[in-house]
Amino acid sequence: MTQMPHVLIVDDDEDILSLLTQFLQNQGCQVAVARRGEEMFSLLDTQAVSVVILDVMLRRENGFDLCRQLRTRSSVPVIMLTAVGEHTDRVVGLEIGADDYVTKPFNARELLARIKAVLRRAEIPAPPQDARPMLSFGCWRLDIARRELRSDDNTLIFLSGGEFDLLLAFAEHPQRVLTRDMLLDFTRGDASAPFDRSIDVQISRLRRKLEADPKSPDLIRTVRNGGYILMAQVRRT
Amino acid sequence: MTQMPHVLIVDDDEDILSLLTQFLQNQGCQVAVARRGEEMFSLLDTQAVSVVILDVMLRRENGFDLCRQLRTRSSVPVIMLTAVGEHTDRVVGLEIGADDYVTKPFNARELLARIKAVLRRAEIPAPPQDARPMLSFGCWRLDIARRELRSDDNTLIFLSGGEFDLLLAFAEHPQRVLTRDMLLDFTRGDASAPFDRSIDVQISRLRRKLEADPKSPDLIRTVRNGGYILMAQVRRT
DNA sequence: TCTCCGTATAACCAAGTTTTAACAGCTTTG
DNA sequence: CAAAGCTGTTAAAACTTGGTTATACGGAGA
Repeated sequence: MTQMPHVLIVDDDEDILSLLTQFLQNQGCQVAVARRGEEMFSLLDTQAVSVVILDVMLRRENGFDLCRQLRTRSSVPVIMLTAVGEHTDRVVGLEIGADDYVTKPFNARELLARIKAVLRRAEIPAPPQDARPMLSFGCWRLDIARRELRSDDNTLIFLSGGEFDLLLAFAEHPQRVLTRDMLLDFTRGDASAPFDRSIDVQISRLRRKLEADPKSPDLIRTVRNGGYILMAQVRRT
Repeated sequence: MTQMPHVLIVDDDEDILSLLTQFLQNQGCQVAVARRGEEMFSLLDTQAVSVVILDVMLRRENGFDLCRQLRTRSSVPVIMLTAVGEHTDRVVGLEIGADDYVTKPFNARELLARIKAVLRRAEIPAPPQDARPMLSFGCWRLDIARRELRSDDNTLIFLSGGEFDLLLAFAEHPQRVLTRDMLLDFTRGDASAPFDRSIDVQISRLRRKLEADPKSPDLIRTVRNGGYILMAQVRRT
């Protein structure tokens, strides 16, 4: 969840409302509340809601009916709140088009997990993380298709085209000394022949971006009179 | 559910296997079983599976790990079977990418309802008659039917036709680099071939309207020598 | 320790790419 | 038909990139 999810809670029990609101806000959600179905619908029309939490037992309305109505006009994910023991109701809830349900009394953390799960489902699948060829080494992951470098915590490290090519050359020939000539070959298949030292500069620029301490490089070591070598093991994924 | 759903049960408890197989077949499902993760993966590779039912406690493997592995290569819906009382496990299950879980001992009818619910979600959300298909990303909502863009606080942002089309192309292919060519294809299915740079201009016009700071765009980033990419996650609503 | 020589890096610059203002041709609208 | 608005084209400006240069740095061997 990169952005703030917007949760709409529909309940007429003030205790639950304030408890949930507080909790979800602390968890970084934007929260709206509705005490009746009507209010729910008007909020849905005017706000971007990413998930609805709907109590089955409202004093004057029936959560199932609301859910069914909602389904005729929107496909926003719905999580139902049900009381314990209403076993058949559970089933009905899911058959009616709810996306999930949580039984009261519920554990707030569990509810959060459900919300996350439901939101994840609603996301448009970013290109399948699947069969994307990746090279991992140290705490880095090189996504070849996307030409992206990400660190362990998934932050994107910005690399220019040439920097990426150079790093890729290393990742494809790990733990081998690569001469400047070889590196030029790898990064510029064609015969254009820039002055050697340009590699040094690119190396320096790379190190600045991925070495913990660029002054004493750990990942890409210099081999005097030889070239450079990527120290880490590389895994294909 | 128009055709027979194809359920893959992964468990090493013969009782559960035969019970479930029988029940689900009676209910009109096609059923396959796997007794180990390996078998599961090979079945997934060779058969069209619409939902996987995965036991958390296999004798020699860990269902959570299997689920996680599965998620790295497929988005087939997964329902986990967990024993009662493993509360934290529940939460972990959902966070791991499972779509739902059922606690043992479970009621076969309930499981069927879960399967149905999960399958319904997985269907390409054929927009119900009156539903307004929306794509939300960042603090924006794109109303496809009305061709409107609204911000979180519900203000309408006026977009011209071309601007809307371009933004829609991004919203439908989030987090992917789209070349100018692709963007031309998406926005003008037909073969008219305006000069590339026209995309740049449209991008610039879009950014002026939706980037907080158009000078350092956050939402639609430039990929030098590549094209453009929508950074935000997109949800259908 | 000192020198030599290879390497590191900052700074600069040229080439190439992207951004954007301005404009012109079209289409739409009243 | 005029006015308004949309969109592609153009061109100038801004920005990026990556090679070159110059200088600093540092290790090996004398």
